[in-house]
Amino acid sequence: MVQLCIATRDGQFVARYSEKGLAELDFPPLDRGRRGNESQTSLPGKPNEGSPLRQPIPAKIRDWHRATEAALQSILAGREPKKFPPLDAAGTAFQQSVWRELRKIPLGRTKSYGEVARQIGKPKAVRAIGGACGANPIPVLIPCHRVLAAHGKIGGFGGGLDWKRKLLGREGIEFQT
DNA sequence: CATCAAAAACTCC
DNA sequence: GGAGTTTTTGATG
Repeated sequence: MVQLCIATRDGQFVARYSEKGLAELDFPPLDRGRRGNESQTSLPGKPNEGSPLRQPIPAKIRDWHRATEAALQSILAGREPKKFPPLDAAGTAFQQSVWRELRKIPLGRTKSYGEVARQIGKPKAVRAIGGACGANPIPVLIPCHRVLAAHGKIGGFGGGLDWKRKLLGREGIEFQT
């Protein structure tokens, strides 16, 4: 499992890769009220030079990482990425089907928990859908933030509602309070 | 290991 | 406001 960082204007994300693809993506801490990063400033230049970080990054992971970084930056800027890295999100069969469904939501569009529930053939599992979304290890690329509660209500968000509001705003999506 | 109980990013009446 | 559904997770025997 390899871990790499992605610096964006919204902070530093952390991406983790398995042998099969991107496995996890973490939000940087979002402290509201303050603009931009603060103590996050890792020294630019060569990362991890001199630190006990063994095992060089395989070439294929560097490729994936480039794709991840570009895709992430695109979405944060409100543009549909042209390319995605292979995803290797681990989860139950139910969760995988939910995540598959989420990836079909185009940027700038939304879907309700109820709609997702119907589309995976379990119309009454709306509540469980919420759970699956919360378990999503790769936010942003798997657009769990594009799932709203019924009537365009914001619903909840694992990484903090501020992130959800921000992401939706970047995509030009309107929602209720 | 099999079971049970509780909680959850929901919906609908 | 409250009950109904499904899935996951952690405790219990």
